[in-house]
Amino acid sequence: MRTANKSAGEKTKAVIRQTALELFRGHGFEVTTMRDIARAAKVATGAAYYYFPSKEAIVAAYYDQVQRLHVERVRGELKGKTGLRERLGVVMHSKLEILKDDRMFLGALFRYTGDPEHPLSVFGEGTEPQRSQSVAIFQEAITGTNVSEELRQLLPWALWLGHLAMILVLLYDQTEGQQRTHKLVDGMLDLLTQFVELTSSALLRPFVQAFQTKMLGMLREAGWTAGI
Amino acid sequence: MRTANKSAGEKTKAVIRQTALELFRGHGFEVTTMRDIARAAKVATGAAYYYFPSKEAIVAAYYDQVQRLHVERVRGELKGKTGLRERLGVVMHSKLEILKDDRMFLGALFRYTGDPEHPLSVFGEGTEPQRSQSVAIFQEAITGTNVSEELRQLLPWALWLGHLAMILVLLYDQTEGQQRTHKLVDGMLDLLTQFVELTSSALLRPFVQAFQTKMLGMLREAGWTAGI
DNA sequence: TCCATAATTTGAACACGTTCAATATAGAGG
DNA sequence: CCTCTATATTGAACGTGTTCAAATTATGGA
Repeated sequence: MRTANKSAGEKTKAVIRQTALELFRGHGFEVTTMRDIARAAKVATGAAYYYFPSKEAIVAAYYDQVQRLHVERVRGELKGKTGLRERLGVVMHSKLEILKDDRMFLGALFRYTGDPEHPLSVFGEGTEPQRSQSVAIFQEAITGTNVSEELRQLLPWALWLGHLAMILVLLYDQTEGQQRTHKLVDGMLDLLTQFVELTSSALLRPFVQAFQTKMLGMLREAGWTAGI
Repeated sequence: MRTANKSAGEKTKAVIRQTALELFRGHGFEVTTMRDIARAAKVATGAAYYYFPSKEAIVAAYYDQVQRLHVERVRGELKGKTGLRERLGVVMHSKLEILKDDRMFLGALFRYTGDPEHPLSVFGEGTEPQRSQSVAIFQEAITGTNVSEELRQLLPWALWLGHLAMILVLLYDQTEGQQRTHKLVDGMLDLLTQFVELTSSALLRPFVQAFQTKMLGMLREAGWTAGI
């Protein structure tokens, strides 16, 4: 056996999470009550709260799993690909692929965006580990590509932000197979790649580099320390 | 009298809103209950719901007022100012000034960001009027300035988005007087202005313009119709 | 094997946002 | 002044997320 036997608790936790996700997927996040989840998982109402601090925390746990899956897939798909455009495409589209059937409850991730103190705020301290991990994926995606030093510091964070925006767009995208989001991502990545290439153009390098330097300086002055 | 006598209902509504905002400001949005508000406003619990569909709706009503105030102030302060940088600075900083004491409950505006169907979602149909009005402010701010046709279509929406981001930054900004947010805004506007000026530079115009055109085409293809 | 302790499970109870049927009040028309 | 109707107000009741003290079950050491 690779992994030790799951303790009773771990099994229950998994059952609750899976049951909840099925209900969320089937009927939506709001309409699914904790009592529904407990009933379907054949446990008491309080049991869910023994394993998850809140209803949204179940979605957060799901998202942790998404992140792990994403890292794994990206690691595989990135092998052999060297172009920046191609590599970023892999990261973004694979994420969309992973999330595509879960739009009915994904919005719960953004519920505490406006509440800095909340442990589940996308930008809060409580989610720092997930954020770092996500940023690291983008860092990995741009290693080995032709990117200036300034951009190398800025890009991963910017890409993480952009990828958050992408998820938001995905949520609002009603088109078949969410092609709109995919197209938008491709378009944006095309533009980004062109911009990055300008850094190598002898003619434009001074302008672009000045830009990047100013941006970096400004962000640092504003208290940006490659963290938080 | 400029305005007609308020009907009883309008008076009650105003009392409830004001009382609620005072409590929100004093103790925070979450900890203030609808029962607290009703008690403090000397009405029954249900009364608040006769005038406001939800607790968050009170904040939404407050934000409508903010918007009106913002338009008014900007109209005044913009007179005589002709430079793009200066005009955008007015719009952004005056907004921050208006919001500065209300960070304790402003986050409620973002609660439904991830829920496209919700009437109070920042990006949803239910808030389209407010959004248009806000975009219009930026449109007004860039009229009469040296901006290319492409940018003239794109900028107001981009600025509205940026201004949303600014409010989010404001929420997370713990620095004295929220100087961090103000500095960041200034830095961003500096960069933006420089970028816009590149459009007029004979050397770079082709590059920049190609960029803008691609961006516009992409957004249109993605279903962007200068609305929603 | 037995006990002590920790981990797990239970379901009632709580607080809050929200709804609603019932009641009161105001204002217009006669 | 008196209705009649629309507006306004009430507070109990509902459903939901969450908490908690109590009960049950597992676990590891003597």
